[in-house]
Amino acid sequence: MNYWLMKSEPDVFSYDDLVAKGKAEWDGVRNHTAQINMKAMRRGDLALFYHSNIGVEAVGIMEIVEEAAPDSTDESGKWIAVHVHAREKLAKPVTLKTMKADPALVGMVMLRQSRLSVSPVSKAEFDHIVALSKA
DNA sequence: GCCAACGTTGGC
DNA sequence: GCCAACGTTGGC
Repeated sequence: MNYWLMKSEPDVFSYDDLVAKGKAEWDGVRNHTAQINMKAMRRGDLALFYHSNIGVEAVGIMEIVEEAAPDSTDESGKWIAVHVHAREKLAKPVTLKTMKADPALVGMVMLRQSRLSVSPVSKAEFDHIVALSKA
C-alpha cells in the first residue's frame, strides 16, 4: 500500500467538506506529474489532506476508494480523477513550518516541489506526520 | 527544438 | 500584494 499527500484550498474544498460529503471525486487536477501520481493510486491507499493557501497544514487522512477514472469536470477526456473518502481528522494539524523544520521529512516530495498538488509520501514520512499530529 | 513571454500555484 | 518556481504557449 502507498501513501500520498493531496492539496486543496480550504475555501474551495476543505477536509470538513469531505467529512460532510463522505466520499468525493478528487477532480480538477491539470498537472501531468500530479496525474501520474493519481494513476498510481490503488484502492486502500491512504493520503494526507493538506490545506494550501489558508492554514498551510496537513489536517486529515483519507482513503482512496476508487482508482483513476475520467474526471467528470473534464470535457476533453484527457484527465483522470480518483475518489476519496474521509478517514480520520488529525487531532492537531501539522503545519508546513513544522514539516520543513523536521529532519525526518527533508526528503518529502512536497517540500521539494511546492507547486505539486498530488505527491507521494513514504510510509516513514506518513507515520511521522501522524505521530506529530498526536504530539 | 529552443527560448522568451506569460500564466498559475502557493508561500509568505 | 509580492515573488519564486515552474508549466505552457508561440515565434522563430
